[in-house]
Amino acid sequence: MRAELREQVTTIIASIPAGRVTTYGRIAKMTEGATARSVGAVLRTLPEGHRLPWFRVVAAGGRLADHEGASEQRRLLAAEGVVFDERGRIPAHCFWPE
DNA sequence: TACGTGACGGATG
DNA sequence: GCATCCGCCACGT
Repeated sequence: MRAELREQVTTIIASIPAGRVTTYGRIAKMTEGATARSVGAVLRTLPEGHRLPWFRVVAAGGRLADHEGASEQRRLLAAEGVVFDERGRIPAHCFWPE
């Protein structure tokens, strides 16, 4: 079940369009069986050679999760055209699915 | 097998 | 709006 769950999570993340983001909570809902924390656990344990756009996964409210690669994540998102407001949050119209 | 940890989220004060 | 607290459950040791 957990292998299947990770597959669902990775599939969902792989289908996020460039320039858009989604949240841990949304992914958890889509998989129906995962929690936001478990989605984070999956992302943390991705194999090295993965091609997943992990940086398109953000915390609730359009904030960046507090983790080691957060600054890089912000840079990668900005490179894709994702905008941040003055408080460092991503506006709702950048979310996926809309 | 059991237990502690944590890339979260929602409720509460 | 910010600071805490607590529930959630997959992971790694």
